[in-house]
Amino acid sequence: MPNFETEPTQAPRAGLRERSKTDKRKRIIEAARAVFIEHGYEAATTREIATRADVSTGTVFVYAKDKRDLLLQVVNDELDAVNLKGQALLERPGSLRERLLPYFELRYRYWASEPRLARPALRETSEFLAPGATHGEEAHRFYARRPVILGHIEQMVRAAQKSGEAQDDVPADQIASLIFSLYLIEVRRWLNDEPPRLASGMKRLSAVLGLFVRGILSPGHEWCRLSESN
Amino acid sequence: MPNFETEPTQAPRAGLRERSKTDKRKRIIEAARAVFIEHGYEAATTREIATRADVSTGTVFVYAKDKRDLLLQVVNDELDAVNLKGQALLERPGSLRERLLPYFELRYRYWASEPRLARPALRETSEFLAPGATHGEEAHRFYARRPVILGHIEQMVRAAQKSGEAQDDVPADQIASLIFSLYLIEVRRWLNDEPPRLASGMKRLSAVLGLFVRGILSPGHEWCRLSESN
DNA sequence: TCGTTTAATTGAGCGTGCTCAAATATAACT
DNA sequence: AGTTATATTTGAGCACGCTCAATTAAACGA
Repeated sequence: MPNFETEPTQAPRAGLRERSKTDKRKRIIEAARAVFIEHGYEAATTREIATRADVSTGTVFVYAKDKRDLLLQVVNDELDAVNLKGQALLERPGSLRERLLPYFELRYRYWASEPRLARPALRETSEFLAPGATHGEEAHRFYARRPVILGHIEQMVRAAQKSGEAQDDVPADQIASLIFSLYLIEVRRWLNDEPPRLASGMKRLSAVLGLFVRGILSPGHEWCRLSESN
Repeated sequence: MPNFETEPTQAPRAGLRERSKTDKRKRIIEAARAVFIEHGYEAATTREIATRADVSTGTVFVYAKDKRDLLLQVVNDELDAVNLKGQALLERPGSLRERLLPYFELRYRYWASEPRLARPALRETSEFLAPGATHGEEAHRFYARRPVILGHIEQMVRAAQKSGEAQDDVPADQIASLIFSLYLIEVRRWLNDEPPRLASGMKRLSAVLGLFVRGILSPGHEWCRLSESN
């Protein structure tokens, strides 16, 4: 879709008329982002989002199924970027801990950057389907990342099994699923802190994963140097 | 507060007028329970609850801070009963698995009995504070059960450590906290099933706990007979 | 029995999220 | 250009959760 500067004709009252659809979509989710952060997700009103995006309330719901969908659109692009960085991290060698923690740290960093978005967004990840209705397109995009993440974790676990660091009598996907569960529980707990501090979050996560991982590490291997008892 | 049948005077038009406050409270939360189950929590309206309880909408919000509080009042009494039964279970001897699984089964049974209440109620347990505001009285009652449950689990773990079944180089409260986390994740996942089947839920829970527990069991002990590979 | 005081109940009304018939802008065709 | 067909936008309006001034009932003191 080409630029719509078709014969400016001195831009008569330069309203929203001549701005393209994609431009409008961008304006709407940017407005949503701003309002969510300013007032918090629950307190934010779709009317204010509409006003800031310079459209009517009706238009907002053309571009997003509902308020929740608006939130998901805001975070989905950013989370995709996080996933991409996570994938890049998979190249690096190292012990299970040296690979898992940086991978999750990426996510912690993102959530910490905007807790006002993180808290309601992670509320969606509560293992439940939607509040009552079917999933919208954007919700699918949100949940579609999960198998990808699980795949990444599984890959790291499998590597640890191959190298002999981890025992291989348990399916890697089961281990991955459990590790991801623990991550979910821990970020949620951590996001209750005000503000969520990266260091304390990672420390707890390491402790919890370390406790679990005792069961799958091979003799002679450990999760963490003994000096720091995480 | 004594009975208010003060001189019936032939009960003139027996409205809600002469019924006592506690009676009204009971009617309201019973109505709430019925409406939540009939339409689901989200779709239920406070107006219908009010009508069924034979009070005005305003009165509903005298007895409950908000809709969510109404839900918590509905489940709180029942969950207290579950906790009591759980406490009784602590007397019984047995391996860690033989004690933990029946304890959690109690909870699974309750949640399974009314998924329409269970799903939104467990949504509250998402490790987060309230949606945005402060906790009401009933919410406190809801969250106050958590340390009790953690105490129960810790007690079982500690017993297993004393008997030599579990290693005692890890603090029992850490183990308990992790076990409880895994329980939370698993019930939530399980409640997505339609309907949630007790057997499948318990099987998964056992598998997950078994996987974790590998790390803390002493040599020579196992979570489960090998025949059934949970 | 009748004020007076205190407590409980009410429902019109507010601000939400969200819908949909109508209005308006754009594209397509002579 | 003019006309029709299609796509987009609009905002009045709906049902909801929840509030609060006003009403009504109960308790108390003569």
